[in-house]
Amino acid sequence: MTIVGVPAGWPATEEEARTVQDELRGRVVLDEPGPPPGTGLVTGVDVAYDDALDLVAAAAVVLDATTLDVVGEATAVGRVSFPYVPGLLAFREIPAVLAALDRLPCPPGLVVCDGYGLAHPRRFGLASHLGVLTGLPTIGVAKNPFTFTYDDPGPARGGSAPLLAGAEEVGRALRTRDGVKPVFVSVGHRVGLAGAVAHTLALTPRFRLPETTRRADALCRQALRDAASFPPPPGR
DNA sequence: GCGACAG
DNA sequence: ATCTTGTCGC
Repeated sequence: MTIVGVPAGWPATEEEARTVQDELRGRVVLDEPGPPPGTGLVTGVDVAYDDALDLVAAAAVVLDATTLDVVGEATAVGRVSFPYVPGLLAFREIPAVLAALDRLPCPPGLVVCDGYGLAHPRRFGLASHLGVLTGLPTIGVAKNPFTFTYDDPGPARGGSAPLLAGAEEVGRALRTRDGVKPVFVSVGHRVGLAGAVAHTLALTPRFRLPETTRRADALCRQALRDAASFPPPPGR
């Protein structure tokens, strides 16, 4: 089993990381509607950690957007590349995610991230960062409102309300199931907010979280368990 | 200055 | 994210 390394030149400090975000932010494409929901391929990516072993495991699971059947998947295990710092999550997750995406047997199509895109202190969250680095259309679907505010959406599935940074709408609080806590959707790269919301609804026929995220979450946890119990543990 | 803060 | 038992419900 291979342990992927941290990319050369990867930021080592918070200051460097913020500078990278400020430099890449301008490359986000916001004028494309994105692929039509319910067609083609949709890929979920997620990451799991074992801080004690300094391990990170990423998974990418490709679904047929129409049937939500799994049509391809891949994982990658690596060393933790950055500490968790609110606003700098991408530097912790992206190296392993890129490795997993590289190992996919088919093109990913739209990529759904567990976190934020434009809804970010510098408008460059994980989903936007991954989109700029890969050129793929991406969206972010987060479980928490982070530092943003919102009015409670209507109680039925499909209900939504603006996710606000002050007066600026950076995403949408979206109810994906009747009566359950909303998820927080934001644009990543090459997809509009309306498209991001439509994709999220198409991916939640049964559960609060997108099927993509659920599949990727289960797979990266499994990959982490496998890695943690593998004979040649982490060397130095 | 202090607390909050995607995963 | 992760640490964790039982428990209520489909």
